[in-house]
Amino acid sequence: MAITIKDVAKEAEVSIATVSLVIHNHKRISPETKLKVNRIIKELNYHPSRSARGLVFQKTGNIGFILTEDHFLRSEPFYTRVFIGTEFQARQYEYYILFTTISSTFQVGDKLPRFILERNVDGIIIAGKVPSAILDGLNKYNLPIAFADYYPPEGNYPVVMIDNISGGILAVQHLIGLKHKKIAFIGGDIEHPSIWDRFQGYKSGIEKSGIKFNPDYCITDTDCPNRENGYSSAKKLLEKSPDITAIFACNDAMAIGVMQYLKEKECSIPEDISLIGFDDVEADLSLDPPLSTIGVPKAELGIEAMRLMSDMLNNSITSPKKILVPVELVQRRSTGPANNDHL
Amino acid sequence: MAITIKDVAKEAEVSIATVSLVIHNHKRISPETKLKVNRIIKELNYHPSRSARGLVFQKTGNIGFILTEDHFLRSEPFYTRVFIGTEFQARQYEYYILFTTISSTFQVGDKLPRFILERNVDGIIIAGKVPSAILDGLNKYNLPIAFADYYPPEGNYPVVMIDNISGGILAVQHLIGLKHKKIAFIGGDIEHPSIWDRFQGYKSGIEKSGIKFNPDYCITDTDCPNRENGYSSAKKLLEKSPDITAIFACNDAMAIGVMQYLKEKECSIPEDISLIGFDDVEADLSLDPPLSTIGVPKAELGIEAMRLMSDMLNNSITSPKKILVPVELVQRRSTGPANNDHL
DNA sequence: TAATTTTGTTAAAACGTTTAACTGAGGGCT
DNA sequence: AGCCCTCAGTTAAACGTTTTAACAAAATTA
Repeated sequence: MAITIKDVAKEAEVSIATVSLVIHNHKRISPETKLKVNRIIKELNYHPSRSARGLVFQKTGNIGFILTEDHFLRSEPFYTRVFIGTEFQARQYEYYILFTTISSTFQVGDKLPRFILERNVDGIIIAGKVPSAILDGLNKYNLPIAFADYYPPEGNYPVVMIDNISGGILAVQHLIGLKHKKIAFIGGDIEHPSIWDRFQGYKSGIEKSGIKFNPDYCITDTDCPNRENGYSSAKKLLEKSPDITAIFACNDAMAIGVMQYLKEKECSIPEDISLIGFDDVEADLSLDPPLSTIGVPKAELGIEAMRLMSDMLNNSITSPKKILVPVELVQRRSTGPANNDHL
Repeated sequence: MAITIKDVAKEAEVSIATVSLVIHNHKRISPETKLKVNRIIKELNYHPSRSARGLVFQKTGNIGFILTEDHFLRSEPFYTRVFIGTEFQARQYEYYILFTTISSTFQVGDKLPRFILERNVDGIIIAGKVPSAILDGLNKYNLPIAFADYYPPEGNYPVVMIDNISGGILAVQHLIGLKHKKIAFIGGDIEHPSIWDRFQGYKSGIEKSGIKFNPDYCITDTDCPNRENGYSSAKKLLEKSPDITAIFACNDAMAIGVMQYLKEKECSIPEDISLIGFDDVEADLSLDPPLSTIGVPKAELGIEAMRLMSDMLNNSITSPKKILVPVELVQRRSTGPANNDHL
């Protein structure tokens, strides 16, 4: 049905070997033949079949992209953006992405993604936290693996991370620049490396400015860092420390919950309390007031991960690189000058 | 490197043909052989290679998913959700999705997605409006094509659409149920089939209730139906018809713009004016008040498109089906009882 | 002119799988 | 015994491509 190398060969009155050599720009092909064959190729609109090439080269031209189900299904499209970045960069490198999810309760012995078993990928990009059991499974296939926004506790892999510590520092420095001194931190899932780092950034940011760290200003737990948790944490915080003038929430989802609580308490933002989040999600703009936050380049995470992958595949195998993608302050209207001076 | 059928054959002391026949559950294999081979397969963790199978069957096990760049890049992840649905359903059918974007200014003669040229897909799903030039290109490859949320003006394809007309009716009936009588419609890109249908639903909804259609209550143009357009359309509307008590915006993006304008005018929602959108985007929940809207099952669009594709591939080729996925009223706090009765 | 090198092309094997056609062994029938 | 089945498994060709070794012809050298 489809045009094959045979059709081209017949039409150009040469062997299929010659056609193949022309395609690969082999030196020992006469200019006339090259011209003629190339003409026919264009005429017939011939393109070599992926499957056939895959067989010969033992390369598929595909990269597997793995996400856990709960990351995939959650409404905020953070990892979708990462995927978008990966896909974009893959296209530049002439790769295709095969996407799949795995259960977040993956156990040793569970079935690996089909694209691995069928050898349908040349490498794997993993975005977000995954159960370590899957890594044991993957390692048997010694495919190159790169991580985005997660760093497995064991093993030494190339990885792309958000510069969470700098982000934390940036957030509190912004608040300090507005003369805030009593700055609170709210964070769920505090043991997650990214959130932990934001917390570290918070601490180091305030201490750098000579403000003493006050544990009463910090509400942290290991629950999911979502809106509900933000709401209840804000409640706890204000009951314990009603004197704070600014809140840094570990992500925007929690910040939105905080905002909801503050509104109900008729506490106006930013006049009474300034609020800053982290992530720069879509919803921030629709809030009233729009939420100041730390913007993270989500697509960039995916792009860089794919770059790392490409490096590995063209085995310019240096040691596994770690890349930190920079964050930026996104100043909107939920942060303003402190009014604690006159107290 | 990887385990092949040969390794299994050698280990089981049979020919590779036998192994293959065991895998395909061929009748003429003795139970003992079947058992033995299956044991070895499990032992070696053998899985047939996609590439090799693809060559033989002339099937890749991949489906191409095409989106225009601007649909892909826009911040509201509508089509991303459609993709998610497709991917989910594809996994059920043991397909993989190859994703790509095309330029929204695709011209006849432009290069088609690589997965088509390289015959790396068995079928194509197209989401959202695409330039018709690409269809001319695609048709040469006679691959099965299914559409989601767009219906090309020419040709007869299986397609999945949102039930926009019912959605429009649903929205105005909700408002009418709240005793509203002066109900406005705001819509950009009014010639887009989906938006046009919502407008038709609006008209038929109010006329069904015996309310006369009033063109002064309708602000429509062909600009992009986004927040800015919503803002300016709301302005136009209220300058022309300040007596309206409810607004149905053709989508949530415009509704958010409308809300912004109303707030600036110190017009309270829903006490002074009720507002309902269409789409149920993420941001709706973060608005103050949260936006009532018509919810559309985005993933469902993708799921159904993949179902159609699967039907075509297993050539249970009935005539090209059209599927309408149902919408639902999502009642939040931006709509309330009309207070026009006492005027 | 003969020997050698260079140049351009091709035949054939290989990649991993499927499957139609085939082979032999063991019955069961005349 | 001779014939024909059936059963269980194998051989070999095919899918579309790449690539190496082989080859023929042309060009160069001696």
